[in-house]
Parts: sequence; structure tokens; C-alpha cells
Amino acid sequence: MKIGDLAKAGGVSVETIRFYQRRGLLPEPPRATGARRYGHADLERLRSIRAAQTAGFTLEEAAVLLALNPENRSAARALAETRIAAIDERIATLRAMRAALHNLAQDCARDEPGPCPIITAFGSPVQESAKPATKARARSV
Amino acid sequence: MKIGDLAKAGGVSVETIRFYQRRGLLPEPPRATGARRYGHADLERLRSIRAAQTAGFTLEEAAVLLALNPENRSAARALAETRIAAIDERIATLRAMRAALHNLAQDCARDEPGPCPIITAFGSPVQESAKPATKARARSV
DNA sequence: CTTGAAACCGTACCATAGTACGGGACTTAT
DNA sequence: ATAAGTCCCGTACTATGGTACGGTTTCAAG
Repeated sequence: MKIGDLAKAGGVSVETIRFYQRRGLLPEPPRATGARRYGHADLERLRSIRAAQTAGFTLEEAAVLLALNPENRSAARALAETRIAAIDERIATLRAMRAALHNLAQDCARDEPGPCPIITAFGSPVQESAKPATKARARSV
Repeated sequence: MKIGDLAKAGGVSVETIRFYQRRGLLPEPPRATGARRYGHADLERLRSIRAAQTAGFTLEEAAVLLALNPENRSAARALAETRIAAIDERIATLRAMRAALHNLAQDCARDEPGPCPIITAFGSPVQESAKPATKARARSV
């Protein structure tokens, strides 16, 4: 297999494979007249990386998982537990955000007199000095 | 108020304020002999930005919220609903990740003979050609 | 034998939200 | 009056996970 074939088989771009090689996630395979030649093991490894990513691991964590001795259950489990804890934390944060937004949206929908509660919470403080800064915009914001 | 005072009052760094100014999120206030002078409205605006961020809005969305007419409830509500939908999607993805990891961790904890299920899922494909690529590591991975 | 596809390489760029650095100007306190 | 502390400015760098560009070489078909 050449790099393009591996890319197709793994569902990633050629650039991505080269990127993984630079990061040490995929080995540098032997070459035939310049071009790298890949085997089935490389495809397996690529799939492992993608699976780890899908489960929320970073590429760095994927590298650790790949380097792990298959007998080393405690290390693997520790990694998984750490990830689960991080996911739980993230979910809790998102739920809090969601609840806050939902409440504001409900209030807003009640359509009582006065300014929109969403804008009161996040938007224009209704003061003077804080004009939209239209001319200060150097980038496209 | 000078920039340092505003930074302290808003709980951000001076650099962050300057960064917000470059992005057009905070206006460029009048100056006294070089140094910018801020008023209470600027602090309010800074707080609005941080509140929007806490609710999961990006800085770009925060800019839109700040620019909104306080009467424009439908626009504000649309923004909030979009954000809620994005949050829901993200939570769903995280839950799926969590469930997958949790199952693997449970299997692993059963400690049955054979390789660790976590590593089977994400780690070493147990083949030859895929050595850890230690020497290929250009960056620190 | 020539053309086009695909490989190679290094480097730069994307988004996001800042942080850090270096040098000059200016204020404030001792 | 000198030193410390802020302020100014522009630029570069951080992390993350790639994507894109430009130029060279080699491979396979026609």
C-alpha cells in the first residue's frame, strides 16, 4: 500500500497520515524507491487512533494507549477513568450552561414589558461609552 | 480607570482587554496623555462578555449579542436556541463517549483472561511493523 | 516519450482565546 | 533625580488537529 491507499482505507487524508507520522503516532514504514510502503498493521494502527479519538482521547493520549503493553490493564483502566471523569465534568458544565440559557429563553418568550432578559444578561449594558466599536475593528471579528 | 484597574475589576489580564479591543469587543476609550481611560460602562461591557462566555458563547457570538438592540427579542432568542442546540449535540456526543468508555472499563475490570479490552479497542494492534516509532519523534508528541 | 497522477519535502496557514516578549514612554514615590 | 511601576505598541508564540501550498521526482499509461 502506498500512502494514498492507506488514507483511503482509513478514511483520512494523505496529509493526516503524514501529520501522524510527524507526531510519532504512525511509524515510518520502509520505502521502495522513495515512496513509503504500508502494511495491514499500519491500517490497524490508524484505525486504533481514530477509535481513540472518537472516544474522546486526544492524539497524545492515543499515543500512550498505543504504546501500552496489552497486559497492562491497570494503566489502560486508569486512562479510561481519567477520560470518563473529564467527560463528566464537561457534561456538568454544559448542563449548567444549557439550564441558564434555557431559563433566559423562557423568560424572553414570556414577552413581558422591558428589555429582553437574554440581552440584559449578556448584551448591551445600555450605556453610552460602549458603542459597537465599529471603526476599531481591525479584523473581521 | 486605567487598563490595569479595569483588568482587575473584571478579573482578566491587561492583555485580554487589549485583545478584546483588537477584536472590536471593547471600544477604544478616550485617552489622557497616552493612557486609555475607562468608565463604568466599559466594566459592564467586559462583564457581559465574560457572562456570555460562561454560557458557552464564543467571542464572536458575544459581539453579536452586544450589538443587539435590546428590543430585538427574536434575534436574541434565536441566538440562545442555536447555542442550546449545539450544547445538546455536544452533550449527546459526550454521553456516547462516556458509555463506550464505561463499558470497556467494566469489561476490563472483570479481569478475564486475554488482552485488556480497552487496549484491544484503542491500543496496540499487536502486529510487528507498528513499533512505537520512538526515533521518528521530531516533536515531543 | 511525454503527460498526468501521485509521491516526496518543508513550510505556512486555519480557528479559538488568549499569553508572552521586547523596547520605548510616562508617571509616581522616595 | 532616579528607580519602580504602568502604559504604549507590534509581533510572535501557546495548544489542538489538522489543511494547504509550492516545487521536485518518480511511476504508469498512452
